[in-house]
Amino acid sequence: MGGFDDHAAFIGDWVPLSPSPRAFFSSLLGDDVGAMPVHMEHTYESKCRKFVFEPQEHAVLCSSDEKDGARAVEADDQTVKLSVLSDQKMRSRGGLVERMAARAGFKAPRLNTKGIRPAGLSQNQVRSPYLHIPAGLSPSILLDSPVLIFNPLKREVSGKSLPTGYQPPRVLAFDVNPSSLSQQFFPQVEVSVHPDNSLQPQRIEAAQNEWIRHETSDFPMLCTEKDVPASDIKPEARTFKVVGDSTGHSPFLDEQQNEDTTAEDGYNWRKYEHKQVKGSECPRSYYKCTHPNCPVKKKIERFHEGHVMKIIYDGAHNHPKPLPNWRSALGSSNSFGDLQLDNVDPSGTGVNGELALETIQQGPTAQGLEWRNDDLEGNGSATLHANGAQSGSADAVDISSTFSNDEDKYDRGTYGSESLGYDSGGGDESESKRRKIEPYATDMSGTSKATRKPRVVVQTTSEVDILDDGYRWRKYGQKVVKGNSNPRSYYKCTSPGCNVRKHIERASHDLKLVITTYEGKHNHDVPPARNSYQANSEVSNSLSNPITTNAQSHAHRPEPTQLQSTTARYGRAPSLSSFGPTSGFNSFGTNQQGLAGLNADQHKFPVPVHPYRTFSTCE
DNA sequence: CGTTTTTGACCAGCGC
DNA sequence: GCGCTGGTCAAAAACG
Repeated sequence: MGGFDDHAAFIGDWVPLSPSPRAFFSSLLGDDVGAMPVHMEHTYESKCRKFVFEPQEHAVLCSSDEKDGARAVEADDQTVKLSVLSDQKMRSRGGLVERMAARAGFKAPRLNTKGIRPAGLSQNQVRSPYLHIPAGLSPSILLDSPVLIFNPLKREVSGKSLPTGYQPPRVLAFDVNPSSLSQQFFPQVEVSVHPDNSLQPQRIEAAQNEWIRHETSDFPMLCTEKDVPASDIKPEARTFKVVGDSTGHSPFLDEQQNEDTTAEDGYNWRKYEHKQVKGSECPRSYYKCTHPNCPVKKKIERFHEGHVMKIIYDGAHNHPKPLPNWRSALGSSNSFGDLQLDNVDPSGTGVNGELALETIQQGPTAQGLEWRNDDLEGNGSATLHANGAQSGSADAVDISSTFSNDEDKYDRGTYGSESLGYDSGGGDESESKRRKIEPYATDMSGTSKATRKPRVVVQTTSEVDILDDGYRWRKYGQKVVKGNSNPRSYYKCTSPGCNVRKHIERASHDLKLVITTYEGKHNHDVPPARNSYQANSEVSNSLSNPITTNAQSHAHRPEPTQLQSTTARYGRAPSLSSFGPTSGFNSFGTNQQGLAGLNADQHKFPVPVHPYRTFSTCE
């Protein structure tokens, strides 16, 4: 692929000296850097293809491939991937370990970082002070989006050291070469965890079940109301249950295995959503009746093997059943509409005892059933998709780098799961999504051509997700994206009129790796911290002099206890957005201005003199 | 009680 | 035409 993996820019120890992404990139790049002759130096195996994240402090900025140097590199088309790698000993209720344990269903071992020497203290470990900028690439593009950079040198907080084992984040900017990742380092691994009773797909065989017909509705209902007290049953959401033998096999339900359940009730359905809902082992599919103007929807929860666990109908059809051959498609006379409920064994027991199916109808008239295997709920069984051959691979992550304006490359790099080839190649999904935002992306960029929002991807290794960039964010969504069992959280900048968004997720291949993707450019300054006058003043200071405030930021920093208490303030997994507005400091000990990011007005700084910064040219 | 988060649901684009 | 998917909405819940 026309990747940019031939060049790497190593931002050595000077990185820690730059406390803010803004200052970082400003000092690093300036706006004229792109026009500067730049030097490329092949340091890591001559390529950026392989990075081994050793305890040493390495900062890597991988840029475009000189082979593509002739290609016009435009800021708006560039995808800049920054990876801030750090090991943090941040305690949080929403810490990684807890979530790993929760997700995997077992107690995950804590990461032992004792052996990881805190970086930023030894400048002897500077691998390379050189920044590699490919020909044709204007580093100023990096300023088009907010960037999180952390200051590993900020290890002292008001004279106190950060928690033992704290490792300052290392900065890495890269664009993943998916092929190398998938082939070499991130083979997909799927681990099924069955802590106690193995959660085996429950097959329900109607013939072995004793179906109980409930006469409270105009449609057949399979019911006991064991788990659904009558008081909870609303007319529009009646719940019924079938008790049966979990070891049995229901032709009716097994039919769901073919993934074609949409016509079993005689209607035509269009699947418009598929997601994993909380509290259910089974993914839920959403269907709409394809009949024009028919409002009926239904939800089907299936085991991964395809067995239906629950079906929920919502609404009433305003049309007759469209096709007569739906029965044949089903292969039996059963349908949700006129299912014959015979031979129910109310005392049916299975591996896990009673298997119950529940039927729920939502809406004025019920034409469907909801099935639920109650026994499976809370079973504790979990499936962990561990996309990575090695767990805890942060110390030996081998990543190739590219720098591209190719969306596809971006996505592959950003959405590691896809990029790493974990999944069936669903292709570049996010590209289509991004097209949607092009209109306002264009607006933001101020360019005439249709361009998408500039994106910056920041990666950190951390047990917590907290990366304060100084801006205030409101979480507006969370969802599990393909290939990554870790949910992605979506945030918007809360500043009025600011359309900057970001999303945060943990890498599937390394649960310590937090991936933050920024979209857009702030049209405002960093908001003052609500509860930090210091941060407030620092922000103003930083705006006037980003360089001198570096020193200030060292002087004004929360103590570890402050950081922890701030973390603890959030009773759940803290988010990136959580710290900025509240504490005025990020979890890494940098102040707000330090992570204020890049806004629209502050990406043109004179290139500051930095003792460690040099540019060299790659051949 | 205002703000933020959670989370189920919906939307829209693309590929098959 | 439909399924898949990332992104988004919005009501409810949680939080301070």
